[in-house]
Amino acid sequence: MNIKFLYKLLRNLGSKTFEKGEIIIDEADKINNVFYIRKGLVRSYLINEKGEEITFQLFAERQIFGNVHTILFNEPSKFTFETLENTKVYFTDLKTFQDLSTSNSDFLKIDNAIFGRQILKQAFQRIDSFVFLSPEKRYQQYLKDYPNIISRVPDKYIANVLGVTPVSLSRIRKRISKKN
Amino acid sequence: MNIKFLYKLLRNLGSKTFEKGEIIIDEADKINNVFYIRKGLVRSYLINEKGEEITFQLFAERQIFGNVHTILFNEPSKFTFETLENTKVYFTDLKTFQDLSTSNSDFLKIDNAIFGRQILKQAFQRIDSFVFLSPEKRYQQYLKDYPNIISRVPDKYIANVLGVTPVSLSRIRKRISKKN
DNA sequence: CTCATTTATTATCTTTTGTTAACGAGTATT
DNA sequence: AATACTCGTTAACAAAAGATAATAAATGAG
Repeated sequence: MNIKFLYKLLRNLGSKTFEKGEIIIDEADKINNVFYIRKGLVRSYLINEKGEEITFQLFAERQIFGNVHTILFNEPSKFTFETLENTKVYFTDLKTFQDLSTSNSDFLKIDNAIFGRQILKQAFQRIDSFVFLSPEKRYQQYLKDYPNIISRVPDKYIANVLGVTPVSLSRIRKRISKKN
Repeated sequence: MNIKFLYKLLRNLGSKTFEKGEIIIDEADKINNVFYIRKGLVRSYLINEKGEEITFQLFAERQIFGNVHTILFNEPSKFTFETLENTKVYFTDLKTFQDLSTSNSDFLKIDNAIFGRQILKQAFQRIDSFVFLSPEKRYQQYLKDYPNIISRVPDKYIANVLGVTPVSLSRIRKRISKKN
């Protein structure tokens, strides 16, 4: 990859720092930005019909996130993205990204590489874990895949991400610790 | 979208017909093709450590599928793709697709539109269904989203896709029918 | 059509999960 | 320091799911 394009990419990136507890993208926002987490922790969640907050995903250092509903479908965001720690992100918006991509095939590669790949890879891994793994195994895989996240967030968020209740996750943890 | 590009796209598409029960992509193949189902039914599956076939996904008319592991990561396919009916597909490979995309921004749009979008959309919908829905609701949503599939495949495949056992799916069906 | 195979259902039993509520530990607030 | 909150754990019970096996229904092959 050409160094010139790296510079061009960097010139087109913004950076921003959020305090713990700030909202980066609110539900119903139509924000096209693509974010890269330099430092910090972000969770996406929604409020279900019972009024409960359900955490959909957690993002930490070196992860990319964005409002998929707007980026892909031009619809308002289904999730709220909130920082759980003071967080520094780099960001650009999809338009810039695409302009760079179309004018330059190296950028297309970056686009595909960063964008499609990481997000699709995570998505497929996650579906895998639901189809092939029991909740217990799923938790253990999450521990392995995201060791930098689990110790920094409440278990109830993890429970949501794994598709189980917090009470059930607590029991899973107990079962696992008994085995060791 | 320009009609010229449509012609160009069509010239770069192959078409092929498979008998019921044929393998389109075998596990460990490194096939880059992107397939569009004109008519028929395809399932992807793998054989787990217990020797059981686990169905990962089902595809029918107007759906796109491909070997994500090779396309995105240049790794051998994790799944086998097998036809469950006589099936006609259109296909191209990613290289052709990307050549078209880079030389022409309309193609890029098609690329993004067809490729990223449909696959990512399906992936996210599916994760949603695991995080937010009970197995019973998940089954009902699958019925709604893929009415053209359920009546054409054995329930045990659907069970795998939904992440439950065939026995459990049978009970779910009974519970639902009792309520009506 | 008949027989063999596959698939779906049902039953039984065990395990896990959901739900709700209670409790205690730890934080935060005032 | 006292109070209120949040969070994780535990308990108790009901509901659901997994495992296994038996049976019924459907499908396919000859």
